[in-house]
Amino acid sequence: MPNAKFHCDQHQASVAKRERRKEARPGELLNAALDLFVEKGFAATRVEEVAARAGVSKGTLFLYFQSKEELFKAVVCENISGHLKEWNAQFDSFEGSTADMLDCCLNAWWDRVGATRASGINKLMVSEARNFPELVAFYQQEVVLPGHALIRRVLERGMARGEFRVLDLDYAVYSVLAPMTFLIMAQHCMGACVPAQIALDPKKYIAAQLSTLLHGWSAPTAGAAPGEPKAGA
Amino acid sequence: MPNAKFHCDQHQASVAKRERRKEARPGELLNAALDLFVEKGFAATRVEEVAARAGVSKGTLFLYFQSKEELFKAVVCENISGHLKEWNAQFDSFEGSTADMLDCCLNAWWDRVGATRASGINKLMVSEARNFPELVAFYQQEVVLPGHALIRRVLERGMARGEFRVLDLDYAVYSVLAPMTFLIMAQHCMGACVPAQIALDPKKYIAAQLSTLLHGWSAPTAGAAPGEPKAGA
Amino acid sequence: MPNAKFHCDQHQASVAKRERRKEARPGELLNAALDLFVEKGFAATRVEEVAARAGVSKGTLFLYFQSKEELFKAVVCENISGHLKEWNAQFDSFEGSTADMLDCCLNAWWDRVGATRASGINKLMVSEARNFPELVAFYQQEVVLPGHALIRRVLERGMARGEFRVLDLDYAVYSVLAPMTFLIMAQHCMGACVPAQIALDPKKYIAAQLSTLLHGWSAPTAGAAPGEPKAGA
Amino acid sequence: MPNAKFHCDQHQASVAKRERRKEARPGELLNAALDLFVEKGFAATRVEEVAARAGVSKGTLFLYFQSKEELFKAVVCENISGHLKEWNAQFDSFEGSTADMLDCCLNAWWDRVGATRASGINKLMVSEARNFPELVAFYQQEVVLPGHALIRRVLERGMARGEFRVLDLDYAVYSVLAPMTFLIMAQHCMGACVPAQIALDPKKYIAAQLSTLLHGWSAPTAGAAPGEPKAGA
DNA sequence: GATGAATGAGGATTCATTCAT
DNA sequence: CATGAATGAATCCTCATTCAT
Repeated sequence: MPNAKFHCDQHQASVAKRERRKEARPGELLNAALDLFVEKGFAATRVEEVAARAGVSKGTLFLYFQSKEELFKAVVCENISGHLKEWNAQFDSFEGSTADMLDCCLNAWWDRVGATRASGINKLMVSEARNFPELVAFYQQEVVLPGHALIRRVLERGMARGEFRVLDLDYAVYSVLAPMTFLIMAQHCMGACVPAQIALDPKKYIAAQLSTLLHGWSAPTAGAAPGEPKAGA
Repeated sequence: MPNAKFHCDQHQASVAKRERRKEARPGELLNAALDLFVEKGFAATRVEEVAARAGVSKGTLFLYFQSKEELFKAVVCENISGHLKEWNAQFDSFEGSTADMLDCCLNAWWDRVGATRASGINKLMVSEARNFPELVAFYQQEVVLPGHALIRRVLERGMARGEFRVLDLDYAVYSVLAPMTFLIMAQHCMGACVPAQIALDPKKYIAAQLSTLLHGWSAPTAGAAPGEPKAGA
Repeated sequence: MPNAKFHCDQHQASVAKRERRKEARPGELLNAALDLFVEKGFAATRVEEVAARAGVSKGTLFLYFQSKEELFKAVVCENISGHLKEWNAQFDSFEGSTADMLDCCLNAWWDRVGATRASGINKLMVSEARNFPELVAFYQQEVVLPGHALIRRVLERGMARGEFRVLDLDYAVYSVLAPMTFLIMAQHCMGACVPAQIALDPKKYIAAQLSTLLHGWSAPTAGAAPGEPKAGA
Repeated sequence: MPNAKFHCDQHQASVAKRERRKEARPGELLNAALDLFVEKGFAATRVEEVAARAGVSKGTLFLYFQSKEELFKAVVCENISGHLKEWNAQFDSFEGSTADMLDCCLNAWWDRVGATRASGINKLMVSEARNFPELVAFYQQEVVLPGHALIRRVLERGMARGEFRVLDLDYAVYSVLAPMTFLIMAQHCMGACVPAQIALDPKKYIAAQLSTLLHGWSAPTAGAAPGEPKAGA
């Protein structure tokens, strides 16, 4: 819940309308901005359009964000998932097979990040990388590196438990990241893509990629094929 | 008539015309434009900068391209690889294992597309998808679908020859595409990314991904692990 | 009706009303506005800044003043000195030399106008003359012309008493006004001027100018030089 | 001739029209800007208005000046008179009385600076002092200090030759500066001032002030009154 | 009254595009 | 052909003013 604070003020029903709106403004603007920046890119998005989509006037936007660029930075910062720590913690007590672990991991990621508007940040980091290098560095620190570490940890567990063969982790992590990144990119081109692309069912796609990876990583002595992750549990 | 003209340009382009253009202004402008569009995006790129990088004046650019948008379309059209047909032809007479085939395929693609400036088009199609839907459709027709078909053909060969287990091809093609796309995206963020990312050696990355995929796809009855592709030759 | 309302405000302002205002918001706002208008000019001053300096909110300012322009007019009207009548009355009963009279006059003016924030109005009338012609006309009526008349009266007394030589009063009044105006302008540039300027000691400056003028105006038959004004008393 | 370079391109008749205009643009813009800045102040002047008065479009202005502020600085720098050095040189060989010298000095100043549009810079330095402190410092260095030095030099000559009594030069220079500054300020309020003010004839005003000063400064032993400056030659 | 959130007209600045030379 | 000066529509941002609370 990256922007949790913007969702929970529905409950404070006793607050005056104007007040409640004021509280909600930044969140509404950030949501509108995220959608538009992802859709059209930073430069091609007009602040007036962002304001309009948030249901306010141009001037109001500048009441909450000093400039278009600050808005952009806020959009990125606000939508960066804090799930990594949470997931790291959950994995400490995970008891099942590492295949299951990976399955859980990817599906949870999809449900809470990939399938949400927050996934647009990923596209944004690719599109605007050269225009906002310091934001990319920030994203790298906050999301990419922790993400790498988490995946690495899972793979190490698999190797330690003899479930996976010996892998070059520096490259193996990309075997997980690449399909997920690709999925997000594909999703965010939907509005512009041919029907054929729509056929890409995220859950089935994830399952398929996972299956291939687990096959590919299974320890050679593991007799039978690793099969579907759930089956191995 | 979104992509009508693109087909014409592509197919009618006689060799003579191409030769003339290559050594003249338009080529330099297209190269400069490609670099800048990839680096900064369409909206954030100024035509004056393109002209300057090509060593001509702003006015000259409009002598060759009706508008910034036409320039963008030309950039995409001119940099779309025509390798697919060529490769399709080569594969008709390929004699080695399918693992080798895939290895050849990916490395050839990297050398002739991925490692060249033309790979930027891929990033461009992701970044600008929503702003130029008809261009994406064109790219889909000209590059993505043929690419899918080519990969599919390779995988089908592997299955037909008993080298690969039975795969759901609709998803298996993405197992090849995703890592390659990811690699391109990563390369194009270099200018803005942390040193850690620089460690990504393309050739090793490709080999690693391929190894995992081949392991993952190897026919279950294939006794031993499929091993490195080269070993199968 | 450029200055109709200004006269009313000025003359109808009962003491009671003034007292009430002084201790209330409007007075603080007028003070803050005067300072800022003098410092930055009308256009470059933001009403929000005025309100903030007066310790109230932006909205409150508009409770007391219909618009920024009305605020400006009020600032000018409220800070126009009513000393002229007072001084005119005092001079009816003045007994000393005219040199003393002028000395008194200039020093009193400096103490009660020149050295106070009200002197900023003078700068304002110069800076904003072309933007607020009707205000300048009002100022002309209320301050400049009475000021001219007062000085003229003093000079005429000097001539009548044989203390001064025959002067062209139309120009002689400026010999008094110019140095005083210059002093005010210099003071109001202090915040931006070089240290050298700071050396300008107002009292000494006034004495020096006065000395030169009295020398220059002394009746030719007056034997000795007129000397310092105090000495002549 | 502060903006000499902008007046002399009329002679290069052989140059193409576009070229000539290009050369003339900055000068036309600077002239228009000077007029408007003096009239309305920096903040209240719209760049579009400056451009319109110079007969060009908004965009053209930004072809020659990076920003409104740069335009302002250029206006000030271009209109700062370089007469001081010239006059300093002339005075080395001046043979007449110091009274004549001062008379020459002030009238020359009026003809070449005071009566020209360049005099507006003086008003500008007063009005905008607090908004452009660094420009004021520059003006101080380039104009005020050299001006002080020049006047000082004249007064010292008068004292050395026994024409003037012993003066406190630190304050005496202001006796010259103040009336001239006042004259400029008065002239620049004309557009907004009452008819009475118009009666101020610059040449007569200068003569009158000069007369008073010379009387005031004449050496006490000089028997008769110093008389009109011309008479002393 | 007092507040400050909201507005939107206005102004500085940019940049694709035109066109005279 | 090539140029680059000129244009003005488009866009970011400011700020005087309003008004619901």
